[in-house]
Amino acid sequence: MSRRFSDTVEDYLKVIYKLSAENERVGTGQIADALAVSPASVTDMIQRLANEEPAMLDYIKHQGVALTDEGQKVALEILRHHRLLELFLHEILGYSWDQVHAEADRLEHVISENFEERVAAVLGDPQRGLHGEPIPNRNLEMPDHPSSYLHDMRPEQQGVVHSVSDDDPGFLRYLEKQGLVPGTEFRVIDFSPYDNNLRIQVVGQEEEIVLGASVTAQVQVEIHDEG
Amino acid sequence: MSRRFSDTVEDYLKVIYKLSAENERVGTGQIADALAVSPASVTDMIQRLANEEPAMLDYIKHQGVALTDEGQKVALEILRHHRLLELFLHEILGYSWDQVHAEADRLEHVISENFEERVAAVLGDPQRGLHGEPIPNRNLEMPDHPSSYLHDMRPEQQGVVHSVSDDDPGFLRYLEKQGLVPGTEFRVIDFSPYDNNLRIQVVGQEEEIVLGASVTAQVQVEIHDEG
DNA sequence: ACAAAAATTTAGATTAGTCTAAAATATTAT
DNA sequence: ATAATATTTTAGACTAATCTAAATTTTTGT
Repeated sequence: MSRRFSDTVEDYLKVIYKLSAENERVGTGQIADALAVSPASVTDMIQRLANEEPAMLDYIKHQGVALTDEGQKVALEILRHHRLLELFLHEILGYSWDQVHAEADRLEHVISENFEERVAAVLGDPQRGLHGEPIPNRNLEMPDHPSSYLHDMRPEQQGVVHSVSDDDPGFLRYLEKQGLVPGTEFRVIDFSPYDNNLRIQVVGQEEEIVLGASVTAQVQVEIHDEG
Repeated sequence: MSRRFSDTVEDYLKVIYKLSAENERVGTGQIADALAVSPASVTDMIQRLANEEPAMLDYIKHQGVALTDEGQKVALEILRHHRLLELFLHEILGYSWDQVHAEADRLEHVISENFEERVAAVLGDPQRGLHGEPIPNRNLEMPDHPSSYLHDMRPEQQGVVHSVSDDDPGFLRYLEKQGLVPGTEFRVIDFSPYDNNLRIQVVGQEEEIVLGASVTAQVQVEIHDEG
């Protein structure tokens, strides 16, 4: 029965949730970049969201914001919508994995609880999205998931691709061509400290591939225990 | 490649399209009632839409508006979205016919051309909606359809239910219980001029049913040739 | 430690969509 | 035909979300 928020407010809360994975508190500038609005607009909005009753954000002037429990609930609801919709668009309507994001980004704000439940049922209550992301369950609890990035792995380490960023169609088509989809196992061969390039070998593929930091920073991995 | 309009503008154009079926020009007050906004707001909006380039409306002060070809295109696009979505929600997600309208009313504004095409394909390019309404084709041409209402039929006439209003769940559940779904054949038994009640008999049903004007005015019919 | 740079906030303005109240115009009824 | 009624338009104001430019605060570098 959660109150209804504007698409804009939902977008702010979603973005703050995602940025919270990196830092405890999220800065005005980070939010402005992520939403492509001016920092002044962000200051305005986060003050409103912090002064609402109930507050969506915990705000300390000049020190950024953190989601309250209420704010996180809204963010997770939208994230659940987004990830269920991406899967739905792929499974039921035949969208390719690079096309689903933009459509889901608009639909996520308008579907009802009823729609959400029916889609979840049709898809068999999935726990992972099209790009490997964990899907919050119907009680808005986020399943456990690895928090490591390919970017931070070093030679000799092995792992499996867990999930990848979903918002850049070109990036997704590139990954697919390289065979780097969620579930893919690989081993790191080489690391180049100057440009942060990684050379990796995908299990079952002859050719090794070299990936720049702009790619490896967008790929979350589960690192296999050593030895 | 049609430009993007706000949900609000799309709603105005859709409502004006529907009201145009009754009268050539549509009045400010009619639109205000249909959208549940004040007449002053309507005046404001229709002046904007008439002064845009290209104009969506043909507006004569104190004499109401008519859609331009451009405006009609937008209205038909939204109507196509709405009717395809209603069918989709029923066929693919299992919504009942009284639940689809509210959901479609929000989704119709945000789905892409791509979504529209895929849904149409999944449904086999339907020409009629869940409630019998004609669906504009992909070139936004409205199929021929009868324009008579059950309300205007008289004893001895026979006909078939063509389509029914989709926006009131209670009304739709009532119709379903009476067996009055699109395709149902019936004969008018009696007309009561004082309250405009009609007594009709559905083909294959023993019991006759009496319907008030608030029902019969919401049921479009194809009247069978006499004799 | 303090000046320079970076980030954030404030101030003031804009646009879309809405409202109420008052004024203007049309319609209807006698 | 004209007064009464109904409808429409204008005027002025509000809210949400945004902007730019200026002011303030924090961080960084030497």
